Amino acid sequence: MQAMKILTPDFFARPTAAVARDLLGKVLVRRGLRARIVETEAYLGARDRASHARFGPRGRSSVMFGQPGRLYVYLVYGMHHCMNVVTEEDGTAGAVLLRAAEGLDGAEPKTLSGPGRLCRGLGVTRRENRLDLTDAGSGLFLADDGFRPARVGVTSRIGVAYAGPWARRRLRFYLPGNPSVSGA
DNA sequence: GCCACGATAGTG
DNA sequence: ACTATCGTGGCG
Repeated sequence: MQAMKILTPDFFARPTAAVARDLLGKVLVRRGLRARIVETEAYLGARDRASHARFGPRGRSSVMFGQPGRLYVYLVYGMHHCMNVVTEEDGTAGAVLLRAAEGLDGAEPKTLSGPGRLCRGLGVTRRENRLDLTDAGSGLFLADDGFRPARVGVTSRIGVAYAGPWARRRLRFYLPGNPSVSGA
């Protein structure tokens, strides 16, 4: 294991699917807690019928159209939070949903499986919406510790059956065999 | 205003 | 498979 290098804006200012794939194995750092990302999903711009950005640069998803490397947090089903990382250049919509991670601080890896449980485990709520993940002083940032996935699994996204043809797009990325990857 | 519906998770 | 629970977006 080598030194942690914080991810900079240029990492996020790229096509969303590439960022989603490259976030696998990166480390979320939250108040000294560390968790390795094992599952992500890419949500594209206005034409992606599964993306909140389909409503345009208004309302809760306006952050998706802004600066790369910001956090987008929203509430689903009235009770669970979901955290996303904003991608693409400022002015272009895109975000990566973080769906699962494993905590690295205990003797055993702590499972944070599913977007709701990941947010719960890290204490992330809408208070953290729009937080700058590229600022180490933010209380939440992303780092590269040198980990490189041997393999990456790709499937369609979870829970977007309503999105017509976009439901079938292969925009979910995960580390095959990792026990913290969410089943459903 | 009002209403339908989730980028989920826990229980039966 | 059922449902808790509430913010958002669509519509009028």
